[in-house]
Amino acid sequence: MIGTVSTDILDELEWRGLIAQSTDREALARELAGPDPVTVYAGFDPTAPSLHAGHLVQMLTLRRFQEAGHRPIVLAGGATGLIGDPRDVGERNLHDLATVEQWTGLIRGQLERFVAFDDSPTGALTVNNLDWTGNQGVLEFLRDLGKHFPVNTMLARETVKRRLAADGMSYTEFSYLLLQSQDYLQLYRRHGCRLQIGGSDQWGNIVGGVELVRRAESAHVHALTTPLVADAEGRKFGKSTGGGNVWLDPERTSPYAWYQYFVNVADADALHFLRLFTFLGREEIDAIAEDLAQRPHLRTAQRRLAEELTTLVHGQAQTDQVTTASQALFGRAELRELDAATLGAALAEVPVADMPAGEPPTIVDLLVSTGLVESRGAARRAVNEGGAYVNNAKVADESWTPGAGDVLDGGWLVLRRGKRNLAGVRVVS
RNA sequence: GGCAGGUUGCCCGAGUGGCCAAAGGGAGCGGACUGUAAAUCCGUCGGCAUCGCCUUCGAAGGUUCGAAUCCUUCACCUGCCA
Repeated sequence: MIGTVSTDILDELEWRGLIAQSTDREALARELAGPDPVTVYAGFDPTAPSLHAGHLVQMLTLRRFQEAGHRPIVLAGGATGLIGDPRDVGERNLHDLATVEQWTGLIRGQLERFVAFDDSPTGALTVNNLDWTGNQGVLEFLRDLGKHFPVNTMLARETVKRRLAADGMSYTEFSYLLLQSQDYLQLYRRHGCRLQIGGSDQWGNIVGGVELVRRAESAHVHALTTPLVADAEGRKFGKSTGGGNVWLDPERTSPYAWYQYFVNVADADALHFLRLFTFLGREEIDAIAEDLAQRPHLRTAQRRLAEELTTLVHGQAQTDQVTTASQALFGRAELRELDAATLGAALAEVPVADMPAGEPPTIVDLLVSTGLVESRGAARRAVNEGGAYVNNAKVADESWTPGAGDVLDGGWLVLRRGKRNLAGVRVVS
């Protein structure tokens, strides 16, 4: 089903800003332009029960390769996830086996949504590196694998140097390179994999694999990294309000919240993100850029970005729902003019609390019960700061309670904190 | 196993017996300005409540009128030594 063949996949990636580093670019280009599909892999470690928005870059890059006529392998790091890739902030705490196993299953399910599986030469594969690492003996590991890794090279890696200069690191994490390198070798042997992609922070691990394949098999395979995605202010991409991750799992980040995250992207990031995260072509993105320049207030780029990504991750039906809801809640229309069905559908996308008809709670109670704020103190603060609204009207008195005239069609109150945090309150009798 | 250092609020980080709910910075949040943007400015930033109270500085005990600060034990991290 994924079809159109582009012979200029590297040019395409370059234009999109998806290439940070690569091994011999000319040689790679020749292979990619050859008659046979190139098998390309990217690995994802289960460090949480869900992938987040940042993982999308690699996933979608795999898909771009598939659309260009190559074969993607999606690797779930059931083994590497047990060890932990060294990072600058310090030694990781290990997760127990059962947890990692569970997370591996969860992210594997998510990964399989982004590439096409079929019997064709470009049909995707999924693998779990625990399959070849789980039963590996320590002597085999040390003799067959370890011999290929000069420690002085390993010590020269940037992350290792920084860690050793700071608080040191365990042998466990130091060994991570060997595992990921072995993955590449295994995939080369099993599936003829000749290209590994990853974020630019993975460069060392990837070329470790390239080197291993060269030593063990006398074969030249390739490495390609994508830039780490940050916004215009250098914040790591996918970290949203409160610093939390924006998750693919709809139980963790609702499709509405997902959509809103992208709708709120800064102008300076919107076009960049459209190139990175969507499959829109140059002409279309150019047109959007023109619109952004001429009529920035319409936020066409952000809306398009949010729509594309919501459809990609959650499907068209969800996109329809959340765009309709967003229009109703953020549109210029008076809330009172919305009919009960429209209002109810829109509020279904945001947190909702019930309010007994009898004794009306105060604005503070309502803010707390809908979860718009985390405590009564925060609710008071919001009211006193002028950040609390009912039906788009500011409420400045902590003791304010809703009256019959405040109830909209369908028995709803629309609560808002700040500019864009909405919740519904349903009056129940 | 020995010796030494460390563990502070979302993050970084000051604080070595009362003036500490705990400096400072960042992030976050709210307002103004706008376009559900950026920048800027202002405010805010443990919980509950009317002064005030409660919980918090790795965990548990202890000393003291009073402890993030002192003592003991434990856990984890790190360095050096074996």
